[in-house]
Amino acid sequence: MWKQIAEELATEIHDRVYADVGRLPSENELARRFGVNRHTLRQAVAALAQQGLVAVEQGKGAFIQQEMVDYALSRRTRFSENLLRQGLLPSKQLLAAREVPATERAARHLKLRRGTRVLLAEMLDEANGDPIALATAYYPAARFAGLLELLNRGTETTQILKHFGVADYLRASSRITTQMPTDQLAQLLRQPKTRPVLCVESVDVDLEGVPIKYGETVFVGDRVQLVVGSDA
Amino acid sequence: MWKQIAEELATEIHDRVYADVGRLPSENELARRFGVNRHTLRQAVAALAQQGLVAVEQGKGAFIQQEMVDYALSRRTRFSENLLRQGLLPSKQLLAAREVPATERAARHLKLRRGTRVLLAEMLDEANGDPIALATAYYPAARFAGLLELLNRGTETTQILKHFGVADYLRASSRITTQMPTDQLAQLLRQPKTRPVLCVESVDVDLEGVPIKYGETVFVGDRVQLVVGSDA
DNA sequence: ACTGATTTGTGCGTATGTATC
DNA sequence: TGATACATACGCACAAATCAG
Repeated sequence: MWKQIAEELATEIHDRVYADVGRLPSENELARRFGVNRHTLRQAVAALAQQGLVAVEQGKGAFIQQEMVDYALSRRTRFSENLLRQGLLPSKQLLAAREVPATERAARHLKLRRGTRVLLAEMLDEANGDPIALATAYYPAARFAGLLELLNRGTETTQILKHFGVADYLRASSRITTQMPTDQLAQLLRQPKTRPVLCVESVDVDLEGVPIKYGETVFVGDRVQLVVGSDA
Repeated sequence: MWKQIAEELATEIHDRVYADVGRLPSENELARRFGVNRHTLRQAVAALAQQGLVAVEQGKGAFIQQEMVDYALSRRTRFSENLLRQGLLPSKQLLAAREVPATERAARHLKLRRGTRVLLAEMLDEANGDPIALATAYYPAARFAGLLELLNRGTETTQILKHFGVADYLRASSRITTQMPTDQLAQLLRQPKTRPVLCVESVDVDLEGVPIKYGETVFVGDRVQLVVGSDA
């Protein structure tokens, strides 16, 4: 019962139903609306607080904590710029960096033969310290020998690419799908297993149009909104 | 147990792991891989067949049924063109058409005062007869008086807009999020309640940049892939 | 046209955990 | 606490369809 209510409220928060008021209706109101006892409703709200969706303050109410990150998918998609534009502090954690044979998909998008060596980098992207995405990137090993070393030292991606003679790069294409997270992924992204994630498959190319990076990024569905053509 | 296996296989199918071979590995192989009895695995596969993800044929195997629809989000986003380009037959069902006061969000995106009358049209979009999206569109009532009448007669959207002097229109912006479907929505889209949907909030403008349509579209997450910048 | 290997379909028996009364 | 019913998982065996040689 309370789980259903929590799910429904989570959906409404995600849909920004309470975005303008900034807080949930009172517990009594909500209890009446769902036709349950206030105790039952409190359990639902407690679950939301646990997930970090709301913060309850005694005598005041349950305040919406969700801060939707707008992630712009443009031809010049850059993680840090995207966040700074919204006044969010970007940070990254390098989870893995190693050389592996290319997966079928990575090879196809990088226009390599299957099994060619590629550099794999797995990063946890954060905004104000909260995880927002798990990004897996594949670079052709031949062209970017030594890239992993620089990554380990914490160098900025754009800087690293400049070091390899890539002055600028563009997003050639993005494919967007949705999935339920694996248990492990949900834990990593610090999100409930019952909420979906947004998956983006992307290909970045240099100014000559040669693919330099194939990426698979998984965004926290509840905190991220992908924006295309934000001229508005 | 078998539900977990079904979920995992569904995810893999969605991730196009078996897209090239077109069928699942044999029951014996999968049973070995998951460390379960073949009966248990068969139950998982039966669930997938129930959902329409695979079709099992005796003596042959379990064949992937998923036909991923690539839905291009470009500046000239058109439903029919999008499908025809992939050799799919587009069709639509008009579910609702009425005049209502604008919701807060519709008003904001159409640059109207809150509560202004707008025309609401709800369409079920299909590809080869299978539902792929539920599209809700809002048009300013003042500019498009009589639009609902034309919609009821089954006129093409582009044709209708031409009738109102809109020779061409462009997609100004799209915001992409993900959600779990409500029971009702899942039934309408003929998809399991356990699988997420892709939500797109869009604004179309005429050639002068004036908003003519605000749309909220919900895509079947398992059958649709949104593609941005498909130069590849 | 036949053979043997592979793959799905089916039946029966057994054991276990869970929900209900 | 025990009895009953139900769903689930395992093991084994065999039938039926398919395919390559």
